[in-house]
Amino acid sequence: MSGPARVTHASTRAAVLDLVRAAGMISRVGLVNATGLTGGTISTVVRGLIDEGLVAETGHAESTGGKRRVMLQLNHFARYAVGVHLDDARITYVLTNLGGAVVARISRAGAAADEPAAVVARVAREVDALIDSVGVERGRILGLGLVAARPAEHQEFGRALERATALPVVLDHDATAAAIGEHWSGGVGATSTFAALFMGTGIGAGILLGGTTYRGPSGHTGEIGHTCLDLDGPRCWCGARGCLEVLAGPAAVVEQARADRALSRAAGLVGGRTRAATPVAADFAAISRAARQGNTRAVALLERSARYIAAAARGLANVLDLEVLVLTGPSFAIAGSVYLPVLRAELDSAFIARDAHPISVRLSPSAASAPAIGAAAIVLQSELVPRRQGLRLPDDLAAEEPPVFLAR
Amino acid sequence: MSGPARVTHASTRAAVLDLVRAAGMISRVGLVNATGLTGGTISTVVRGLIDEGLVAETGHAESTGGKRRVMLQLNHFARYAVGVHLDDARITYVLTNLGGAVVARISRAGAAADEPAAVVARVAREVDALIDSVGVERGRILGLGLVAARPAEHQEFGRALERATALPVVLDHDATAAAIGEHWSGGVGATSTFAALFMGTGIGAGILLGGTTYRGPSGHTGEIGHTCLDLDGPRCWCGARGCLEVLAGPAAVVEQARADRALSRAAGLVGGRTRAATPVAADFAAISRAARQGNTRAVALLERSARYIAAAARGLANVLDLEVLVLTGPSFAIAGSVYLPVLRAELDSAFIARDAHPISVRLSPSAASAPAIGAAAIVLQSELVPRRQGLRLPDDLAAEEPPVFLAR
DNA sequence: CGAGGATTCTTCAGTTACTAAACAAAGAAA
DNA sequence: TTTCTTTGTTTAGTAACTGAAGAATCCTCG
Repeated sequence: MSGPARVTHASTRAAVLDLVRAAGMISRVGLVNATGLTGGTISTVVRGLIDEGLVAETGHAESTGGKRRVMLQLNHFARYAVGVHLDDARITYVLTNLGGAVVARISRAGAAADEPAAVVARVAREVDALIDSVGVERGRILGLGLVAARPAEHQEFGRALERATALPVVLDHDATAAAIGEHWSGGVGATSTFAALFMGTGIGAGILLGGTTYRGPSGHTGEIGHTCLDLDGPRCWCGARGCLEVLAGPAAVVEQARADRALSRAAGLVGGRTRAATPVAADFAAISRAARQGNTRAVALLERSARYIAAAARGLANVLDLEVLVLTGPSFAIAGSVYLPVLRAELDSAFIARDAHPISVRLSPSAASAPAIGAAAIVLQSELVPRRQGLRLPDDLAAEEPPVFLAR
Repeated sequence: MSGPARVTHASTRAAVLDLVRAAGMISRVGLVNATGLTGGTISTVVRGLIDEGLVAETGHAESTGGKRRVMLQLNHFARYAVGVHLDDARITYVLTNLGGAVVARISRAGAAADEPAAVVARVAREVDALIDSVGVERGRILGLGLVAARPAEHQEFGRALERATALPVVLDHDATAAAIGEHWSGGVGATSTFAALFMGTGIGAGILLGGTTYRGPSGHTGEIGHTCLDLDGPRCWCGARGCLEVLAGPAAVVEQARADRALSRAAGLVGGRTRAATPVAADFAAISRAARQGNTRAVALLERSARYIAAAARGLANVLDLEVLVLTGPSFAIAGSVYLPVLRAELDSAFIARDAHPISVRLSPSAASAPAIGAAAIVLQSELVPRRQGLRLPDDLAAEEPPVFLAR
């Protein structure tokens, strides 16, 4: 009662390029099977990609009885993209090639309360340094992806950066970027439905449904940090009570640790003594270190946090029928090994669709720079995968119609 | 830094038909504005729809300075569809026209433990009776939508029903159907991102993102009933603790009411005394009645349930950036007036994206038969909105490639 | 070694679904 | 009546595909 699983893509060229990237190496026949297009179409599309220098023939597969397949690969060094992650604490820069592999990476202290114009100049300077450090021609750089927790607040910053760097700038949410980064740099299947659970200072999730980024009508998606886990819990700035972020976010973990004299001393927390720029991040790292070294109080604190996050993650998985869940972001980069088994256990035992398909839970191999890598991946997508012109459907249709009606 | 909001549709014909349906009445120029297509394209597409008898010209709008627009409307009685909702307690049948309006409706007791073959025969007979009751030609009936809480268990039933009724059968989840029904029968914008919160015996949600049904990779979407709201709450059959369904579902409300002697007597609960086929549904109705009549204990019970559901609904809205939330299904049909204000208050005060756009929370005008209406709407969609052939992307690409590789 | 089959890849004519632009029809304003 | 505006249709052209024929390459077996 239902046809074969088919997915409509933005454009054929983009779909083919995406398949070549995802497969690592694939033949034209492989593309025919994967796309459902005819050999003729694949032939011309691939020729175009080769002419543009994006794809290259790299050898032959063994014969299956007739002519050998010519294998195709992404020409990884044909194009580059810059990714910038603006965090309160740090600014992370990466330069990636077409495959999403990091070619250069630098990380600098955040620009907390500095003057905007000065920050733009500084970021532009650091982007230049990043590019110069590997000597990539500027003409081969497709653009700059800029991601932050609240992208809407950085629109003007983005425009200024566009002028300062002479690179096209795209702006996005950091959690969404992290998800796209995981998808682009492989590991997650091309059409998979997955979420990147992102923990920095706050907690969020980037969502890809069937390989397509889900951004929602206003871009405020994946706000899993404000999932309720205790109806009568402590108040959150969002207006609700018992939000995940308040109960189990890094700030909450750090606060709980600081209240524990013994743990504070053992882990060497700074928050109690100094007014450092980023006491939460530093102390969260210290607690994680203590946990790795076997401090039972630190372990208990993190596992308590993990149980809350696991419950929220299960809720997300149940709502979206997720196939993959990736833990990423600075905080999971530090403490992921504590959280991972707790989340796995939760989803193995109580994910509703577990009989229909498995859900793979894993730690990002590049959790700390995932948002920046994702920012670059968004540029790769937006430049190489031009959106096909679809149908514009304005919110208010009725308003465009004349109000008066005369019966015939 | 971002283009105009555009949406790709399955096919132009379908998109135009959908716009005509959603708008109720619209001109060709209105369609041009709404779709972004040119006048020429709209002209030919509309001609095709008129030739098929699906759309009709119904008069003129007032002039805006030149020629008056010819208004188009759906030809509501050109086609029909049957919707069947299989519930443990009841089987609901509807016959709808092209606009999703109910033309005939019957409801019968559920077929709990009867023999499958007998149930198929009975349902086929009742469908015939439904159709005969309004004398619609069978050739104008596009098909039969069959929805249930666990559609996967009814595959064989669906096939048998297809043979018995000689109508094409499509199978789907009841909550998803309810959402599609709300969308199809208007009230919710064409491209809106919304969820239908469905409460029958369990709690689920049907999800439409940007006007497109979200079914997930295995169809287990919107399982909001297993959202965790208490880490150390009571065990649920799903394997977790503190699930919404266990804390606040109709069964939980009824159980709590039965434990209250005074309330049991006042509301006249049957569950304690008899072994009726559907004690939960009947008692939930009794509690709702008592609440409406001012019984403070009944009100308190339902409001407690509502607070839990509101928290879970807020989580869903925060994750998906919802624009609309519709309460539907038998239990909301009975007690929706108690739940609605609680959900509204929760989302007004703590929905993350509330500064970006409002979220409209409302009660379905046809909550009791929403799944059946949605089942019919699915038929209308699947028959009138043929999926465009997209790109097939098999899960396992690598397997199709020959394993051995020879460098050139 | 060479003919024949298998498989891969390209070419080319034809189809579909669009756009752009000219045109025709209908009403408003002067 | 003339002119302008707006609506809707027609037509020629284009992009992106399909289907089928054919060329290229490799394997196998006599």
